[in-house]
Parts: sequence; structure tokens; C-alpha cells
Amino acid sequence: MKPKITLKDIAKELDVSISTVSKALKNSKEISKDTKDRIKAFAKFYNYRPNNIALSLKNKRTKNIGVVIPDIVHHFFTTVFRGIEMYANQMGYNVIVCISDESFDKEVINMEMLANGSIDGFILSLSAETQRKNDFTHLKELLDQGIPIVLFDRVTEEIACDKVILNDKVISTEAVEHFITAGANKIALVTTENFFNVSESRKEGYLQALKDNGMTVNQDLILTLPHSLDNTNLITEFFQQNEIDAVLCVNEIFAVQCMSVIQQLGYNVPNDISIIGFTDGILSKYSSPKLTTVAQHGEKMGEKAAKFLIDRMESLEMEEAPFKTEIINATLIKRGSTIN
Amino acid sequence: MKPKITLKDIAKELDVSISTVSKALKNSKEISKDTKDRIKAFAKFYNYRPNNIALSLKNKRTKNIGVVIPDIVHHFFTTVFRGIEMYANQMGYNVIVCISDESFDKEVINMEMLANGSIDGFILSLSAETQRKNDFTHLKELLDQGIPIVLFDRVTEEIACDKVILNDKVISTEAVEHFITAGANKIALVTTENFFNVSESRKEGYLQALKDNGMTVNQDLILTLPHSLDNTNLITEFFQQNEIDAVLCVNEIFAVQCMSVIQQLGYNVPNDISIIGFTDGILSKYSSPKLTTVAQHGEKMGEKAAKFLIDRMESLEMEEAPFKTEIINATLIKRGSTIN
DNA sequence: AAAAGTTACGAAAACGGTTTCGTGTTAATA
DNA sequence: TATTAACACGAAACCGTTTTCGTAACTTTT
Repeated sequence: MKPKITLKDIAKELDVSISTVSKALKNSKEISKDTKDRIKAFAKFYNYRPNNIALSLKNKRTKNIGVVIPDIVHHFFTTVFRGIEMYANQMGYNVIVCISDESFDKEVINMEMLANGSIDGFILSLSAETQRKNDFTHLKELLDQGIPIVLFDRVTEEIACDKVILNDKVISTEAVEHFITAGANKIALVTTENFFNVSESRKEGYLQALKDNGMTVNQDLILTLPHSLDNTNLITEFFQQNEIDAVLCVNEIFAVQCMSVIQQLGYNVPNDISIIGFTDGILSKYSSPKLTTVAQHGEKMGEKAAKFLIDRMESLEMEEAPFKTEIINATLIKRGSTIN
Repeated sequence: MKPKITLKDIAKELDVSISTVSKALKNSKEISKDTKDRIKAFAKFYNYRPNNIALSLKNKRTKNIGVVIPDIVHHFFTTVFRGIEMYANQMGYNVIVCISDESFDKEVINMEMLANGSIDGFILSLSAETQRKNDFTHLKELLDQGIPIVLFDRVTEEIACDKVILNDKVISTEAVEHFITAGANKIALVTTENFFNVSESRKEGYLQALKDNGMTVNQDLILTLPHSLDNTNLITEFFQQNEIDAVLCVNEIFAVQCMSVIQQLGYNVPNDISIIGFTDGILSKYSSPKLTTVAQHGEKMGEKAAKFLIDRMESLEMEEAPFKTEIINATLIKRGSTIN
């Protein structure tokens, strides 16, 4: 056991004052070369490292950033997180993660805990419940206290802060048009029932594409699935009762489930029915055929969010820069589940 | 902007001393009821919360735990992390994550950063490079400094600390025996080339099962794949050149890749060739047929690791409790890729 | 009425740093 | 030789808490 050494320890041992030690280690020219050398050698020998907590207290900044996400066992959030972590780390910041588990209360509690000094700023994606309740007082209070926040993906207009989002609507339109170009005209949408702005945007994009191409919307071709259950039966019914030649799914799980059902029903993907999903995760990459999918570039999103946050935190006090919203351009990765 | 309020602010405003405020808020009976009420009301009104950093400095404990994992975009680590986060959170701890990205240097740097006061203890799974180099001085130093460490999954015997591992060997044997019971006798293994102790154990279990059942080992039936590339060709060759009726894969990606190749070659899963993988992630759940797989119970592992760490940290000073190794029992989840 | 005990609070040290401001010794200048 | 400047260092404040200890001002006991 050789416990961490402090400035005080060095000072006592070398019979100088704490201030001298501190200055010497910072190479202050106030201190003579001799003394500096002695102190540095000693510090090196005992592997002295300043205590982060003491520094945080003194500097009133922790170099920690708080990340609050609804779920971590989810490819998209995972990649965003990785982007955040990489950029933050590179800039000398550490990342404290809290999982809201889609719960409003957890989101609030976690953020309040961290806000009492543990972090300098937040990056978060709203929990489902928070979006449903439309209650953002916790975020407003933190902003009031001068704690910067960056929202990503699941954002809200109620909060004025930096945001990073995906061009969900545009890419959905593009996806549907990819179907249309290939000759499809009975295009279905499989989406979630939740009040997620992202699902909404994707639906809008879908509708937009139909409209732009003079196609009529058939509500029967829009399947809204409940959250996290086995939806096989619903999906099977859906494909049995409707004539469909292409389907856009708002996530890769739905996409792969649809593909499974479709193949089970004896149809060929992509010849009889084409499929496009969202999220370029392992499901899309290892299915057969491989799924055409919307790559959300989570890492890029995370990196951008971290950059927004760190920029704002480091432009200390002149916090008057206007809030920005960065739109990450999703891209359609064309693979085997679509024609062309 | 209403910045955070401190004890000093309250003291000044109410014209009492800082100590009085502190004691009043802790309900000390040294303080008269009148004063306590005044102070509490004021504090409540201004939403006073003690500063975590100051507390950390005073108490010499941060209530943060550091988690260092090789990768986050990986189902198993993700679930372990979730288990850690849940338990830690529940016990009032926050979690700081660093991703070593399988790099020795990153592992070392990150841990040293965090060790200077930011965290009270570590939970980690060794990076591939660390395992290859067999260099654990960074861990030894931290232990020397009195910082507790819990290793999980990718562990080493070189370090004396609490550990949480999977019964990889036993479950592999069990998996192979599941094949044998169903009548297989040309059983293959698809594994990684890395020096992971887990892959080693799984191989041992495979060999053990063959031996126990009086079967001879055919080295041709053991395919060692390089890390993270497209292995389709290697796998295809493997199944073309060998007669195989069952294959155990050390992860679910290999399993699903094998399944894809097998089906492509015109064989039926599970009738012609059965498959068992490791990791019960989405790939296993959404493939068709669904994969029989080894569930590693990552959450449980994470929870146990967090419990080990917190127990040790909170049994302050009487750190003489012997180190324990918890073996998490993996379970075989039987699904459509095997008979029976 | 003196001694002892309560009550209610404040001063100060401590945690581990950084930084401003003195100050005693020399060295350079007038 | 007296004055000033440069040098090299220390004292102390500060960040926001907790906690020990001291002490006025009462109250109670004898």
C-alpha cells in the first residue's frame, strides 16, 4: 500500500511550502531552478498526480459530462454514446452515463444528482415518458442554473438549447422514393405507437413521398405496433390482409421481423416485397438478404453533440452564442432487401 | 439565471454562521428549533443541495465508480454495463465509463485519469491488447494505492481481486452434449484467434465434451476466424470442405454467419446442421430459425460485479476480506437452430 | 449567591489544490 | 552608501462542506 501523495506531503518532506511545490510543478519562474528540480524529481519518483476533486472544487469545473439516454442496449444509442465518449475523452473530459430507462422520474432524479457539481454539462435524449408528459421543467431548471444541455435525436422545441437531430423526414421520403423508382406502388409503413417525434417525422416523410408522387394514402397500409412485444401475429395478419410490395420500417427490429414473416408467407425479398429499415446495426448487416437501411451515423451525432457541449462550456461566461441545431444527414445503405 | 446556492449564501442571508446552517440542515439538536425552521425554509425555497464535489473532497469518497470496457457496441458488454449501472445507481453511485477500444494504452491512460480522485473503484474487462501483452502493472499500481478493482469476463490470474466470470467451459460442454444427444457426431467449433481466456475456455469445454463422449478430435473441424472482417469466404470453404452436422460458435455473429452460409449452401438448419452460438442478443432472437444460444446473463454479471465493488468500498478500511470469484451460470436457450 | 450544567451558536481546521500578495535577501543602480 | 530592483519563497485566502471544540448566556442546583 502506497497511498496517493499530496502537495502537502511533498512540501513537508522537502521542507518547503505547499505553494512552492505547486508552483515548481507548474514550472513557475518564481521558483529557482534548483528547487524546481528537487521538487520535480521527488514528485516524479512518488508519481504525484494532482487530485481531480480538489481541482474541480477550485476551478468550479469537473471536466465530466453527463449523458442521459433512455436505453443502452440499443444499437443507435450505443453508437451515439461511443461518439460522445471518443470526442469527450480526446478533449480531456470523462463521461458519466445514466440510463433513464424511458422513465421520467429516473431522468429527473439522475439529472438532479449529477447537477449538484458532478458534471459541467449534459447530453441527453429524452425518455419516452418525458416526451409523453411533455414536462421539461427539470431541463429548464438546469438551464436556469447555467448548466448547458445538448439534446440529440429525441428533442423538443420547448427547450432552447443546442440540438443534434437526424433528417428523419427527408430520408424517409428518399427511402420511399427508392421503392417507387423500383416500381413499387403499394408501399406500407410499420411504425411505433409512441409519441416519439422521430417516428412522427418518419411517417411524415413517408406521406410526403406518396404525395409527391401522386399516390394516395391508404391507412390500411400503415401498421402501428405496440412497444416491445412479440408482434409476429400482428405483422403476419398485416401482410396477409393487404397487398403490399414494399415496406418501410422505423427500426431494424421491425424490418427483420417483417422480413421473417414475409419469407414465411412464401414471398421473396426483395422481388415480391422490398424492405427498408432504420438503424444500420448488426441485424441489418447479418440478415439474409442483408437489409437496405437508413444509417443514422450515431457516432457522428454523438461527436457533434459532444462538440456542441464542450464548445459552449469552454466559451466560458460569454454564453450568449445563439443555440444551434445540427442536422445529421442520414444515408440510405442499399443492400439486398430492395431492388437496384 | 439563478445559480446554485451555497451554505455561505444562506449563512450570510440569514445572518448566522456557516456551521449553524450546516448543522441545521442536518437536523442537529445543537440548533434551536426556531433557527432550524428558518434555515430549512430558506434552503428549501432556494432549492439548496450540497455540492457533490465539496462532499467528495471532505469525505474522500466520490460515490463514482469507473467502468472500463473494451467496447460498448457489443451486446454482452452493453448488458453487463446496464447491470452495473442499475445496481450502482440504486446504491447511490454514479458510473463513469471509459472505452478501452481493445487498446492497452487507452486502458492505462483512462484508468490513471480516473484514479486521481474521480472514482472510488473500478470494474473492468481487460482489453484484447492487455491480454495479449500480459502486462497488468497498471492494475497492480491501482490496487497498491488502495483502489479496489473488480474484473469481469476477461480476467487474469495475475491480479488478486474480486472477479465475476462465466462458466464458459462447462456451458460449452453442455452445448456440445446437446448436439450429441440429438445424434450429431461431426461437431465443429468456430472460434476467434485472439488470446481471450473466454475463447480458450469455450474451446476446452468443446474438447472436453468430445472426450467425455469418446469422440476423437478432428482439428479440421475447428475454424479460427480473424477479428472483425468479412469471414463469409472462410466459413463457406469450411462447410464445403468438411462434413459437419453441428457447429458451436463462440459468439452470435459467427453463429448467424454460419447459418447464413449453411442455408446458402442448400442445407437445412437444424435438420442437416445444428447451430449453437454464444450471447443471447438480437441476432439470435430475430434470425430464422431463431438461434439456440448460450445466455451469458450479462446484467446479472454486472450487478454482481457492482455489488462486489460496493461491498468492498463500503467495508471501509477492514479491507482484509478475502477476494472472491463469482461464477455466473450461463444457460442454454434452446431454440430453432438445434433439434429438440 | 456561587457552582455547575444546558443551550445555542460561532471559530477554525480539514479535505487538496491554485493564486495573489507580501517580504526577507541579495544584486544592481545612483 | 543609500535606494531600488530582482529573486525566491511563504502566508493566507479561496473553492463548499463537515465537524470538533470553545464559549457566552441562561438555567438549574445547592
